[in-house]
Amino acid sequence: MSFTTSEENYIKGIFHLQQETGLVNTNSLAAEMQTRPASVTDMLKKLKSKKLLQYEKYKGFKLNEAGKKAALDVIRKHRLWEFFLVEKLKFDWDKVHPIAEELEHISSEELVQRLDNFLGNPSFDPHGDPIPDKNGKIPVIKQQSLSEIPFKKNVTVSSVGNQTAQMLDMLKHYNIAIGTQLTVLKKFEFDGSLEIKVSKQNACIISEQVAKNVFVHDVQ
Amino acid sequence: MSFTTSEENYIKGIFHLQQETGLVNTNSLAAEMQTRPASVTDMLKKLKSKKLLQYEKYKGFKLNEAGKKAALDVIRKHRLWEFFLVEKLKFDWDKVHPIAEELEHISSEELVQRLDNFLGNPSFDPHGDPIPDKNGKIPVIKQQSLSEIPFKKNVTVSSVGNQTAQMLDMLKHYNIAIGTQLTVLKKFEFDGSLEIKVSKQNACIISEQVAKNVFVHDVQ
DNA sequence: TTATATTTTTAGATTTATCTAAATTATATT
DNA sequence: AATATAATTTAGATAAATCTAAAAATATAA
Ligand SMILES: [Mn+2]
Ligand SMILES: [Mn+2]
Ligand SMILES: [Mn+2]
Ligand SMILES: [Mn+2]
Repeated sequence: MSFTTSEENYIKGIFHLQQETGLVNTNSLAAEMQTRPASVTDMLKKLKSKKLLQYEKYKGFKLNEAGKKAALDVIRKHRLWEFFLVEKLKFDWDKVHPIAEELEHISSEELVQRLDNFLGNPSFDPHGDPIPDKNGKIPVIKQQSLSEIPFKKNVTVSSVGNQTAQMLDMLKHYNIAIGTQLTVLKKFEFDGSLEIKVSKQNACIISEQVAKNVFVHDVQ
Repeated sequence: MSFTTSEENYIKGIFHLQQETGLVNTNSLAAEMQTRPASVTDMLKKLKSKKLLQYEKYKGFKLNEAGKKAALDVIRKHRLWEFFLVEKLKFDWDKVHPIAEELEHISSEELVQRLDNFLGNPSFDPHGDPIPDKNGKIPVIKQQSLSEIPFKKNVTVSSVGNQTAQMLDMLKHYNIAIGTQLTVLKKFEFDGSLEIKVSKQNACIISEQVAKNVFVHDVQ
């Protein structure tokens, strides 16, 4: 089965929302897709007729197994292309998302497989998100939010929750990227902000909001 | 100015036809694009309104300077991606065209520039066709059809006229690729076929039709 | 529990790209 | 030059993806 660019974007949007809420509803998908609820309803009919969705009018919807597999295919392509853009073309990691948003719709399966091999079959994209394999299997990693880490413990940044350009731009200023090692020194109870030390730089302070969106794992 | 995928494909089609005939007419473009003359007329109106064409009803049409620049941009992207697919992903050169036909429409200008640098700013694609630079400048190379080469002269294959999968598949069987060195031994007057010797292989015979579509230049 | 607000769907319009069939214009042949 | 043929355009239809406005269903609050 093959899908249009629009179908693929919707499938991916539903997948992301149902990760969090189980059932997805029309308005939240409309917000996610930056479109109108009426357009969502149109697309839901289409995806249901292609047997990718469980959907009852007014009751919400979610992808079935075929739909989830379709979503994981697109996510795999998106993250592989992001990896290519950062590792091979030396893009900054906060610039690649919109380009991967286009590249993920290139249809050749052989292209994806060869790209995967060319890149050395990476497990995580430049934002630390896992890259599904060709069967849709996702690697897992134990990680915690930076806001939950004990003081003085050495940890490695593994991914970022909020991936807006604004957030990524901010992290660049702190010199924080995937793989960066750091330690939490102190928590300010006043606003929940953290004093942290990033590798060889001077200690600095990040807001609670940033801390909650930075995920880390133990240093190997 | 940005263009839809369909607009870009038409622009490229017109460019290729006007290289040969100067003025292009509706039916030949319809044949080239595998569509209907009526669809061509619709698109001509659109491209004219975007000021890419000189077009008088019933009198034929051709791209103006803006149109030619737009065409060269797409051709540049197409050929850079083909180079990437063959050189980096190790695709056979007769498999890359349809994939590049999609990749050429990815819009990021920075992507193209970085890809160009990553590939080492190549001048020719895997079929021997020149890759325009970002200003639309095309490298030139003196080349002749294999059917015009004197006997026993050592030459290097520089490009292929007919780039259908059928032709490229045939050349693969003869072990002929861009960069292959060969010599013409004899011409059979009966059907115009040529006996040639490809590097260290046994001599073999190619039809006149193949010979006319293989272009070569002097060995450096 | 009834009234009000929110969510979702339907109905119908718009835009883009395409098509077929018919009309128009240009070219070739007698 | 008149007629036949070929090329091109127009008119109108279809399909996909979107939209707005209104109707219908559901959820919430007085
Ligand atoms: Mn996308
Ligand atoms: Mn990512
Ligand atoms: Mn194309
Ligand atoms: Mn080529």
